[in-house]
Amino acid sequence: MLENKEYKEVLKREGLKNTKHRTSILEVMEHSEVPLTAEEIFIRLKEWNVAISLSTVYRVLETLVTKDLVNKSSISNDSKALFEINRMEHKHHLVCMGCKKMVSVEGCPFEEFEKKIQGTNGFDITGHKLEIYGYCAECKHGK
Amino acid sequence: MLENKEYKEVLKREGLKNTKHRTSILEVMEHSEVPLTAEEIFIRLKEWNVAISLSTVYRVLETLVTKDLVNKSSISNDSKALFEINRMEHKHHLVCMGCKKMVSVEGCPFEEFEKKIQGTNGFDITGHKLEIYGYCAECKHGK
DNA sequence: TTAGTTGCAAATCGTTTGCATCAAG
DNA sequence: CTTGATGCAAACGATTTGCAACTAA
Repeated sequence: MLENKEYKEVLKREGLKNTKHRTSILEVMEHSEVPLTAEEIFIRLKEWNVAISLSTVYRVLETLVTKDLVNKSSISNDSKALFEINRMEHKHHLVCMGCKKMVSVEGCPFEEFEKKIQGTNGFDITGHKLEIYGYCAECKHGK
Repeated sequence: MLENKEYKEVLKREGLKNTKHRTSILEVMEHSEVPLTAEEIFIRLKEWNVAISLSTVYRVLETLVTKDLVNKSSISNDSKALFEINRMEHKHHLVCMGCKKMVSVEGCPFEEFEKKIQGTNGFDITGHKLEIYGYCAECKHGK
């Protein structure tokens, strides 16, 4: 499962050593539709029989974030950070308040709105984050 | 500075005892334009000569959040939680990535967008959160 | 009186770091 | 070889909790 050539180049391009840990972590994220916590990545690596320590997961993720290969975020009122591979596509998520499941949603209503407030207060806008909360089909019925 | 009658009723309505700590915390939040951390609230209380412990601040805030009198949130990649009094008005903020200053912004482009994805994936949407990132006038120049 | 509230210190949780070892270039 | 990457355990910062003392109702 774990043998990807393209990551070797990505890492080299960024001046990072090509280690199994790094490519494996990138693969785990590549295979996930939704952002993952460091611990979830750690667990998936174990399932793939990749021996690694949790602190290395954190260190690799931090490195990848500074290289802009990975995005770090979090959902409100949850203490754990989330990481997702930077696919360079602009996406938002529906977050279920019951099970914390996240679902991608197409589209973004901001291109214009952002321009509208661009310049307001002298602010130089670089980006935004949108989270939509609610209850997924399963959790809705449980309520 | 600290003597508000209306909070006594708010607390009673929610079945909470009326204590000086609770009304004081509500007042601190009432007087702030932007969300505050528990520690910032703690410090302002000290400035107002209200003796309180930090753990009580956390406990009171948690209680107020469950009663929906206060909203808890956080800005991305920052480990501290933010609290603001629930003014029942729908607002979003510009967050400066330099100094973390927050500025309120008028308007919200979502009423329609939210309806558009309402029902998608069986999701029952209850709300959303939008943060707009950038650099404020001062930090922009420092860059 | 009594159920809910508080202070204090210790515990917890996610994350980071120091240091000695190891491996990619 | 040399620099960067890793594991481990200890440190960290924000938040939570156990418990005994207190106080609003």
